[in-house]
Amino acid sequence: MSVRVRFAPSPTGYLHVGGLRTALYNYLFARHHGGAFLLRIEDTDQTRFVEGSLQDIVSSLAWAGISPDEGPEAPSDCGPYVQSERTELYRAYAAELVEKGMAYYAFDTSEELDRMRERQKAAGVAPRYDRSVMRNSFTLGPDETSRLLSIGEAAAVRMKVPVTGEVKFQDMIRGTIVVPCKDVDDQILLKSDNFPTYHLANVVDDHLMRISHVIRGEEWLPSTPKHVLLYEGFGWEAPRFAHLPLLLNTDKTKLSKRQGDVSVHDYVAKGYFRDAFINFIALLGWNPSGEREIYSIEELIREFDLEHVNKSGAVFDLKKLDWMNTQYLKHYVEHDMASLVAMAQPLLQAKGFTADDSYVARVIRLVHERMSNIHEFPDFAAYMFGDRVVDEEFRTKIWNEQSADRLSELADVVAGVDDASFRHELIHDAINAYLQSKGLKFKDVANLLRLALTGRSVGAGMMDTMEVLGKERCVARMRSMA
RNA sequence: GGUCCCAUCGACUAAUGGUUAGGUCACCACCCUUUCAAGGUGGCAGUACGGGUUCGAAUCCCGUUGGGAUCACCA
Repeated sequence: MSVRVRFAPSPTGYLHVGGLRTALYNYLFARHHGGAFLLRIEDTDQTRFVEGSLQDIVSSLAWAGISPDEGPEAPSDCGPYVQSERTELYRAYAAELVEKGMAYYAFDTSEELDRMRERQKAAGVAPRYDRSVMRNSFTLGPDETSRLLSIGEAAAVRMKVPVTGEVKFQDMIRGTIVVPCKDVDDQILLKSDNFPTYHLANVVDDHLMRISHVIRGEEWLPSTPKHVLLYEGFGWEAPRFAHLPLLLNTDKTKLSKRQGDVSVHDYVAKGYFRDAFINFIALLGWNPSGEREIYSIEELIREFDLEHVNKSGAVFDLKKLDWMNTQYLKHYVEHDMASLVAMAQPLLQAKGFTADDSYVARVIRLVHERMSNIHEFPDFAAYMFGDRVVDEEFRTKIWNEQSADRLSELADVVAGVDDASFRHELIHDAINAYLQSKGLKFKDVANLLRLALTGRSVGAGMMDTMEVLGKERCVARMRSMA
């Protein structure tokens, strides 16, 4: 059987990192097995539709490099891939279930259902559809049911769950799961607006789209027995299930907004590298058993398997993400400076700085070890592009009576270095000769130089900074402060 | 509350019956040093608890406790 998996989000908001990880695992699993990865949009609840969310899902996935083999934008023979375009199908299958006696019509209003739940709550029993007292095919009888249907009375189709017995299925991550039928609700399959609920649409589509493995978040575990019952009802072979551990907030609750950023585009906007982010979330809940931390997407595809997916939830820890981003930043400085420059240019322009690519590259190389994210670059290295802004606190701390004279002399020394060889070594030699004649150590003037040249107390090594800054600017900045 | 899932350092995890319980992030110390980083070295820190099974348990079983998810004409 060929591997076919799907990521099936609802267009009810932005793609969040938990969703991205689910998509990633599906994608890695498909690629690892040479199978297909589909994107299906589950938009059967019109009331929750959010404008723009489909675009956000598609663009976030594209940013992550997760490209669907089939989906709304890559149609194939199993389409359409948007559920609202498949409603006829669900109605037909719902009708089939009613015919088979595995589903029935229910005419209850939402007020009646609310009252039922209130009664149950008061009686201290679990809220569940009570087939024997509500208005449905069973209590009304076949004649009244067809009469109500014929006059267009709003009706929902409910699943007829066996009263006894149990539902048993295998989860690839959690093993055998058994739930007594009496604890499974008579789930609505088709709403009275004739749209399917998730449960019906999901099962029908997974079957029709020949999905081999359902890899989804753990929050779906409690409703899986309903799906298993549905497959049995239709006489279909169920796919294999794999329920992923949840991504958690620091307080161990399901990752949510209000405790930090959760949408993928938040992290894109913050400047995290795609590969670093993928690497990070891939390792949240899965580990191939080594001591390695850094994996390229190709390596993830090669190594990925469901056997090494953890059972327990994983806290989304930004600190480790930052560390990982730092690792990738270093890697790019060594192997792909062009991409960094391409990322940095628009950020610089936003600050009003202009510089050619080769200069930007030199500055990135100069300061990168002091950053974990390329978005820090324009602020961190602002003095390399525009005028330096003097940190007055720093100045007050290090300035003394001799500073002006010393700076003036140092400026002369630097001005004396040959233009054509204004390099780290030469600058170092010139300054050192001066210091020796004065009986000083570099330590004695390091802060003064740093203040004059960068205006700040922290930055890259002075010689390297001077080399990149260039003789003219160095001398000018020193003289202007002397 | 019912049902289901889960349980190794603060966080991410390795160890699938035999290890001084390993690695990474964070934290601390030291080294390097021209500030800050980066890098290097070292350190702190964990099998939730109680019973079994076994020569031997983080690992298997039972219970307890704790945490989470879910209980809509939402997905």
